[in-house]
Amino acid sequence: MSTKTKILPAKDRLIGAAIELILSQGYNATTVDQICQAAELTKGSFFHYFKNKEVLGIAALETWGAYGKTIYAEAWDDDSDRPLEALYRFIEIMTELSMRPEAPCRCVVGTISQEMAQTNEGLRDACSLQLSIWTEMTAQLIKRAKAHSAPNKAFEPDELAWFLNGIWQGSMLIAKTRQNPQIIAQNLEHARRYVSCLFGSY
Amino acid sequence: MSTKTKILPAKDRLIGAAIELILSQGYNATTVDQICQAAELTKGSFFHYFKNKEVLGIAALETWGAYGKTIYAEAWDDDSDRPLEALYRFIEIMTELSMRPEAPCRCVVGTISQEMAQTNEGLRDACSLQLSIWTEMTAQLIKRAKAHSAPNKAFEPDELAWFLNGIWQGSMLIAKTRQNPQIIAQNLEHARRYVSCLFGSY
Amino acid sequence: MSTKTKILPAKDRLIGAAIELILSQGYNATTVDQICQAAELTKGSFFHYFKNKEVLGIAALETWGAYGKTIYAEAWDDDSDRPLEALYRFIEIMTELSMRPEAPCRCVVGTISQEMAQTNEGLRDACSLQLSIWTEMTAQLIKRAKAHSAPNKAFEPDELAWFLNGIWQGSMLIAKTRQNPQIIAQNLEHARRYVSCLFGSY
Amino acid sequence: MSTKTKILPAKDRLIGAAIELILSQGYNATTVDQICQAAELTKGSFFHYFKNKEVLGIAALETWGAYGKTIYAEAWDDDSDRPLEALYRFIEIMTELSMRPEAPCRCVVGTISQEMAQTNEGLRDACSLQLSIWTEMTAQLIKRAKAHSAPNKAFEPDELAWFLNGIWQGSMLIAKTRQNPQIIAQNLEHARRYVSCLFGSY
DNA sequence: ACGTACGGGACCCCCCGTTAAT
DNA sequence: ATTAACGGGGGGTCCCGTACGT
Repeated sequence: MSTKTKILPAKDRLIGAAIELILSQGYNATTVDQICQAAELTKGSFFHYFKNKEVLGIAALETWGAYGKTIYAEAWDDDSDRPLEALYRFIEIMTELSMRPEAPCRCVVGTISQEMAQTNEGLRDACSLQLSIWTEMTAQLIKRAKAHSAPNKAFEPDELAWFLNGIWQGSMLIAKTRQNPQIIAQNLEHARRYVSCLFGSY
Repeated sequence: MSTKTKILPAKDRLIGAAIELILSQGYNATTVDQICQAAELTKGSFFHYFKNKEVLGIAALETWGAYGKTIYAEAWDDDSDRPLEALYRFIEIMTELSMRPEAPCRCVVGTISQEMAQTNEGLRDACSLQLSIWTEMTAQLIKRAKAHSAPNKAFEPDELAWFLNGIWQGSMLIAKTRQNPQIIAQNLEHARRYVSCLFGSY
Repeated sequence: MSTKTKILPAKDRLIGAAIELILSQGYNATTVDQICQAAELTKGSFFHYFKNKEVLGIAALETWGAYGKTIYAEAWDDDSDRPLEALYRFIEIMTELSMRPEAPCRCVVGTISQEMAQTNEGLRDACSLQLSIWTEMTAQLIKRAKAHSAPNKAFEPDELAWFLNGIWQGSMLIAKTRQNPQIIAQNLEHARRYVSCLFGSY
Repeated sequence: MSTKTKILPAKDRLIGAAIELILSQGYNATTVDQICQAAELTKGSFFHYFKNKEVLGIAALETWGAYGKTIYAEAWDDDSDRPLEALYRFIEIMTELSMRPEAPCRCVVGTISQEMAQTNEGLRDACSLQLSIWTEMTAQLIKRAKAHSAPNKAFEPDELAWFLNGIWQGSMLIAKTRQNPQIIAQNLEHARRYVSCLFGSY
C-alpha cells in the first residue's frame, strides 16, 4: 500500500498518500496540503482529480476496500471442499495483519466512519457500503462452511459476519487508543473460539 | 445526561453540552463556540474553566466514565451470591442502552478515541484510562462469576472483558455508520452466547 | 442570441455562452470553466481562441454591440423623411425589449462596465467604445430629427443621446435589483415625454 | 466618509474601509484581506464583527444609505413653503457631488447592485431597500412640490422619483466607464429641464 | 465569574492559465 | 484544433486562544 513511486499516475498517488495519512492521523487531521505534499503534487492538481476532499475520501474508501479484497482473497475466494478451514484461515489473516510490526493495524473505513458518519452523508454511505461488502463476503464464506460442516448450534451466517466485523473494528479502535496491537490478536482468538463453539469443535 | 437546566454550575453545563455535541457530531466537528452557545455562556467563561479544548475533552471523558459507572452499577457492584447472573445482566444493560429510541447508542470514549488517539496524547491517555476502568470493572465481575460458577472452558477474565469491550465499541461504530442500532443488540446476543459457551450453559 | 447549436464554430459558441452567462450571473461570477461547459468545449480550446478571459470579454462586448445594431437598425438606419418618428420608434424598441417575458432586459456593456471599468483597462475601453457607438448612432438619429422637425427648445443631439443612454442603463440596473422590469418601460415613457417636450409636441 | 482615524471603533473602521474599497474597485475585487489591512485589523477580527463578507456588504449599504440621508437632508427634509425650490436644490446637490474633484462620483448601492443582484439574495434585497428609500424620500419631496406648485402636466411623483434615480445611477455608470464625471452633471441638467417642463416653468 | 474585542493561523475550495500530447 | 494534466496563487471562512475589562 505504500508504493508511491512517482511512476504511478497522479490520481493514484493522491489516493495512496491520503490513505497513509488518514491511517496515521485520522481524516480531519489530514489536510489537502499534506496529501498533495506527500503525493508531490500541487493543490491545483488535487482539485483537478477530486471535486473536494469528500470525493477523495470516498475514493480512498473504495481503494481500501479493493485492497482488502486482495488480502482476504485467500479465504473469501476459497472454493475448496474445506470451507470451514477457509473461515479459520480468514480469522488467521486478520490476526497476521494485526501483528505486522511495520504497519499498525488500522482501517480507513473504521477511521472515517467514526469521525465523519454523523456529519457527512457521502462518506457515511461509502463507509456503510464497504462494511456491507466485507460482511457479505464473509457471510458467504460462513454460509459455505455451514453447508459443508453441519454446525453444532443454530446461527445466521449474516449475523456471525457482522459479529466478526464488530470485534474487528472494535479491537482496532482499542489497539489504537492503547497503542498496543496485541489486543487485536487476543480478541480474534476469542472470536475463533466462538466460531469453534458454534461449529461444535470446541 | 441532558439535564442542563441553568441551575447547574457553569462548568457542569459546559461539560454536559460538550458531551451531547461530541456524541452527535464528533470531537473535531464540535467547536468551542458551539459548546458555549449550548451552555449559554461565552468563550470567556469557557477558558476560565478549561485551559483549552483538550482539557475540556478530558473532563468530558471523566464525566462520561462516571456516568457509565452509575449505569453499570447494578451489575458491576453486584455482591450477591449469583455473580454469573450479574454478568448476564451486564450484557442486558448494554442491550437496553442500545435499544433506547430517544438517544442513539454512542460513546464519548469511542468517539474521541478514534478521532484523536493518534494525534493528541492527553486525550488518548484519558480514553485509554476510561477503557481500562471499564474493562477492569467488568473483569472483576467475570472473575467473581468464574470463581462461583466453575466454567466449562479455560479463559482469562481480563481477556474476556476486553473482548466484550471490543464488541461493544465495534458495534456502536457499525451502528452509527449504518444508522441502525439493531446491530448492537444482535452482536451483544452473540457475545452472550459466547459467555454461555465458556461457562458451559450453552 | 441563444442559438448555440453545435453547428456554429467553436469561437462563436464560446462567445455566445459567455454572453448568456454574463447576462445572468455577471462577469466575475462567470468562470472560464462554466463558459467551456456551456459551449461544450474544454479549457484547452478556450485558450486557443482567446489569450485570456479579458480578451473573451472584449469579444463578447463587440458581439453584443453588433447584436444591438441589428436590433436598433429599424430606427438608427431609418432614412425616411420622418426621422422624428424614427426617434420615437427607437424608444419604442427599447420599451419592447424591456417587456419581453422570456429574456430579462440586461446589457453586457452595462454589466461589465460596472464590475470591471475600474480594475481592467481593456474591458473599460471596450465598454467605453460600445457606449460611444450607441450614443453616436442615436445622436445621428436625433440630429436628423432636429434638422427635419424644428424643435421647440435648444438642445445638443449628443447630450440628449447620452441622456437616453443614461436612463437606459440606469433603468436596467434598477430593474435587475428590484427584479421587476416594469420600471424600464416606465422610465422610457418619461424619456419619451422629455423628447416630446423638447420637440414641442408635449 | 474617509475619516478612518483609528479612534473609530473597529466595526466602523471595517465598514468605512469596505465602502472606500468597493467604490474604487467594486465588490468582488475587494477582498476581506484588503479591508482588514485598510482598517488595520486582522481577519480574525473581521469575522468577529461580520458573519461573512455578505453581511459586511449589507452593513456597508446601510451606512451608505445613512450617509446619503445627511447629504440630501437639505432637500429631503425641507419643510419650507417653497418645496419646488427644494426639488431643484436636490438635483443641484447631486450635481455638486458629481463635480467634486477629490472623490469620483460613485455609489455603493449601484456598484453592488450591478455586480451581485443576480447572484446574492441578501445583497440584492439590501440594495433594493436603499433604492426604495432614496426614491421614497424623493417622491415625498416631489409630492410636496406638486401640491404647492400646481404642475403643468400630469405625472406621478413616484414615477418621477424613479426616473431621477435611473438617470442618477445610469449617469454614474457611464461616468465611471468613460472616466469622465462631466456626463453626470450634463444628464442631471436635462433631468432638471424635464422637471421644469412638467412644472410648466420651461 | 463572566463578557467582549481581537489576534493569528490554516483549511478547503476555486480559478485562471500553461504545457505536452494527440 | 482539441484535450487532459497540472501549476500557482489566493479568497472566504472558521476556529482556538488571549487580553483586558467589569
